[in-house]
Amino acid sequence: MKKRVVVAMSGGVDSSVTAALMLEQGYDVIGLTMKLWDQHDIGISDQVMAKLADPAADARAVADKLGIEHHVIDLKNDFRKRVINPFCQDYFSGRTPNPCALCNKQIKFGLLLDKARELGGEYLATGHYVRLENYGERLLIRKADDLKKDQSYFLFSLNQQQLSACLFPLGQFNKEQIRAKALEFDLPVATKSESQDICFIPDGEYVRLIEQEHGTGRLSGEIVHISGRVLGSHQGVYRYTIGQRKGLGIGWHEPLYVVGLNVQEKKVIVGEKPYLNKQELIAVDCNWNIEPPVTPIKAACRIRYRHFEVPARLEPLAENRARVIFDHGQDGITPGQAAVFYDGDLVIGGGWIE
RNA sequence: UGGGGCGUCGCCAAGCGGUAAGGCACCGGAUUUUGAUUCCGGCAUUCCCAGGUUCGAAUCCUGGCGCCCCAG
Repeated sequence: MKKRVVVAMSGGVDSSVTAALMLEQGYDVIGLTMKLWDQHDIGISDQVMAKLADPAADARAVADKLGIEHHVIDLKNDFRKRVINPFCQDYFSGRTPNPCALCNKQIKFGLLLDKARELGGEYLATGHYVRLENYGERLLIRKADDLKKDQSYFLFSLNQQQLSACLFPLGQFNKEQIRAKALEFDLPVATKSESQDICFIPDGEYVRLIEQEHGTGRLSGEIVHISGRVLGSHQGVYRYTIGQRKGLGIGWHEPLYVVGLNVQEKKVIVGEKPYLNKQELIAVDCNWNIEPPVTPIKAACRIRYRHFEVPARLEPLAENRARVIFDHGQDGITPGQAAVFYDGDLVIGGGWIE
């Protein structure tokens, strides 16, 4: 009896090849595509929609090609509640959300995984570029062999139970190989371009969504230099993120970066690059993939996607929090982003920057 | 309306008679399963205005105009 695996299919190249690989490896494969949002709910114009691929249709085409069963699951309401709303709330509270990491924890490896089990799946396979490895009693996420595509950062919050149901067949390949396989398998999406941007903001205009959600017009205020001098004005604190340089519109003798956001006073605080540098951070809601440490440990910490982790000392704190003290101060530590802890190529834990 | 200083791209700023540096901002592109960062490219036929001297002026002269400072 073949083992059944449900593949999360987004209609993209990666997840399509994932399905094909699972089939090739002898599994009984079922494709499952999530419906996450509604065009009108989040205000996407017809014009933008017309240019978008239809995930369900593309996934269905691939499933048909592979001759596998395919289902669509409607998770709009949950996605709204657990990802989009927190996303907006974060911006209103001066934080910069990381919806992809949240979605993985709550939706993909939460509700979608539940559905996969319902469909009789022993495993849920996804097209993430990561590897999963056994270390003693535990399963640990390991970086993809192709570091350019590595997505381990986004999966730090998965617990052992979730990981035990996961298969990540793409982790040992690079993107070129996956593209080649897509052609080999003659998948209808083989030449589709990379997806990017936040999936529920296909036009990249996240400000539009935020303002639409807030509904009280723009919240303009002052742009203030860290010395206290007022340098300009802005159209809403939520338009900025720590470390941001572009869009300030201020001519200065050197580049200015956003170094702080004060929601109460509606102020965007800017300063020269050195002011971006901070020695430590507090991570909350930490998830440990290793046995949670009770005393300080050395580890490497990544504070945003696409940056290499840097050496730090982790001090466990009460209430699932941890203090991260970097050996060398880091620029642009941003509340709302994830701080992910590594030991070499292994993800040992992580939390959310406070 | 006595004295001194200054007016070069949206901002800052080189240049001091030989045919407009640079930084910031802005725009475009590359990179990117979040927001950023980063990288590459573009960006003053023109130097407050009007005359003049020169083969040649943003650079010298004259006169305006506009700022700033010190006196009064």
